[in-house]
Amino acid sequence: MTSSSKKKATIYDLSVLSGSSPSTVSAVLNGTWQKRRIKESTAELIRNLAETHQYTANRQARGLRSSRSGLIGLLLPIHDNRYFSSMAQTFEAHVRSKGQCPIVVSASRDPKEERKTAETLISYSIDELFICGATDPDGVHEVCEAAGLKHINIDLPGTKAPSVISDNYEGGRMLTEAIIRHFQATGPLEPHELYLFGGRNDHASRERIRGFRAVKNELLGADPDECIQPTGYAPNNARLAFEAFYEKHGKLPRGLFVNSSINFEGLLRFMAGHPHENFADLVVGCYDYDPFASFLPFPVIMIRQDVEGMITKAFDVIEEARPQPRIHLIQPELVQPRTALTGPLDALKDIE
Amino acid sequence: MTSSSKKKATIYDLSVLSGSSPSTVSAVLNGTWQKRRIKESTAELIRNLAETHQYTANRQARGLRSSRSGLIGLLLPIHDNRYFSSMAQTFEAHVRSKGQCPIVVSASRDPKEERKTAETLISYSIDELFICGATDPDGVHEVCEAAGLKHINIDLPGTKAPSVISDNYEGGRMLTEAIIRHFQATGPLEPHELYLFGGRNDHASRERIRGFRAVKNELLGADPDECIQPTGYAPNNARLAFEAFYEKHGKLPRGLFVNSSINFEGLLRFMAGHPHENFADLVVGCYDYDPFASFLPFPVIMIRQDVEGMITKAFDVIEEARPQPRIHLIQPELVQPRTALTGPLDALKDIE
DNA sequence: AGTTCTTGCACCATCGATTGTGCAAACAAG
DNA sequence: CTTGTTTGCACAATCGATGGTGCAAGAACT
Repeated sequence: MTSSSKKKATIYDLSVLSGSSPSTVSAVLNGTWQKRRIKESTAELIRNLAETHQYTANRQARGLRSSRSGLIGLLLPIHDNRYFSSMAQTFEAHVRSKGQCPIVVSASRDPKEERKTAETLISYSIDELFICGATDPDGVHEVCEAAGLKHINIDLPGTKAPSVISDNYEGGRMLTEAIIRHFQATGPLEPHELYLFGGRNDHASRERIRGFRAVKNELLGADPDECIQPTGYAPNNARLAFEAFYEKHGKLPRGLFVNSSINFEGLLRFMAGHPHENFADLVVGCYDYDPFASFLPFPVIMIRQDVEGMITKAFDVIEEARPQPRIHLIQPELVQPRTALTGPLDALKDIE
Repeated sequence: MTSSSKKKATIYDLSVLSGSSPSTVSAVLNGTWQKRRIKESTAELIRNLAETHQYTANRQARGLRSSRSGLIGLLLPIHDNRYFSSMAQTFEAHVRSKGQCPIVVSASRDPKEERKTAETLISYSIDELFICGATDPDGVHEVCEAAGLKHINIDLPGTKAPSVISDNYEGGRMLTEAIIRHFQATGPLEPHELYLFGGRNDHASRERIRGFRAVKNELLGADPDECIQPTGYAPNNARLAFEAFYEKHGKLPRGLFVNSSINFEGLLRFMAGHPHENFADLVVGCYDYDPFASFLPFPVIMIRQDVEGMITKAFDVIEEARPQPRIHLIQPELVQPRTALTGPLDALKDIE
């Protein structure tokens, strides 16, 4: 019934109502009115009209004219995982605090999909793009470069744009060492009793594996190749790998380095089909943190990547005038079993 | 060095190159060229030019003219939770398959933030809005209505727009009954030994509580008020409630109905500060599914809401010509302890 | 009173695509 | 050869906001 039942008000509507020109209205409502020497009283009038008519600028029009949209994009491999979802949560908070609009999209770890998604985002004139965990960061870089779009890699590095990533080598070392030390009470571990499952041939996995092997050599004196099982990230592939091992040896290795919480889900699927007791002496290290996983009935040592630190650093770097394509390492954190850490959610107020 | 080093190509650039008018180029590239009786050979020429110059339409311009953007929005309370992140994952897949662009944003369960976020999305001319778990769905409705934007509620219902939600009453009943039955082997449960923690005064919590109380009455013969502890959704508030109970009674109730996985994190935080053995006879029912939680050292019975079903239904309903503001109930699923279900991730291929 | 500033705003082109309309050239019909 | 018809496209307005430029009215100054 009110004016709200009509279509959205534009500066032209307000121009008619206020008796001033559209450009005056525009200037008043986007804050450049002082520069244009608009009278305070005129501004006041227009501001009131805008208020009562619930004016909000059409950002497509603004973006078209100014070739900036106010959108900042985050390209994720997937949503459904605590690591990436906390990335999204943290990213949003940062973008909001800059007064811009976050837009989070996933591309399923598919290089083609990654490029296509970047293209799409670019066609909406996003202002910056954060490329997180991309399978082919340099491919996405080409697309961004061609469009003159500022961008940065997170989690997995590229060679042509700056990257902010976890120190996966150090993290891999920490985690491996923690697993080994955990057995010092019960009984020393043999080299072939500590396996790594999951991950694929990406930078993060390679670095973690490098750390894993180095520490095994240092502490256990050997590092057999067969202890490395990069099964990819799909839970079911990881499950099959565990099944195969179990089939062959009648048990799991006592020590497991699981490359991500997604792979860990593969371990759960395996376990669901086997009696509980088979895993009495199991110790798992997982390169990711999930609060529930931390409380499982066997010791689970986890790595929490410093998402807040990475996002903060990424914003710093992307703001630089001429960001160099170098890699910034962020230290991850070792989390002992049965630890419930706070996360980005704790920053939110809980109403009522 | 190539044309890619310049700015993005427009229909005007292609118009010059091809010797035809911008409108012809536009028609060819957006598929309406048959209707405009453009010669096949002309179309072919333009298509090739577009290809070699990597033309992609500026969607802000297109959106401005056609007042449609190709964007479909999902408004979430938070990202960092398996329920909502699987919602995002599923939503994305659906939107992609319709050839549109998903845009997922969270609003922190804050009614003001919800409305502001909806406003922002509207200013980008999104085509549809899925409002998931909003604290004030009717407030968001007003905003959408004023802009003539199609919208639908998910997870928490509103009174003015169609809603697709879980059957929380039935889910609450199922979960409560499963908890009680779990004690039949060990020893029957007294009414005051089964508590509900978490949630607040929202529709979902109310329905679950209603189911909880009904089943307690039916099976245990009583339903004391003090067994209902709606602590809100913040993990720390839940933790404090558990601490308080423990302080007073020296133990936790044997049976716990936890209203969401976020509240469950509060229980973990509590447990981190207390010895393992205190929870030997504990049975937890959690209204949410998380694969890791399902394998905790005490029996955890979970409810998995049918996210795929809800999203599918929501798309059906929003596509209707005149969607009615009624509520569509989707049945959730009871998940026994130590169960690793597949999720939206399993639909993705794992390259390498 | 005449000149020069300053104030306060209006005008208009522009961003890139869409779409209703108009109109030549080619062709067919009479 | 004249009068329709069809084919194939060009023209121009439009979406809503932005920002450079220009200009009248009033103030300040000589």
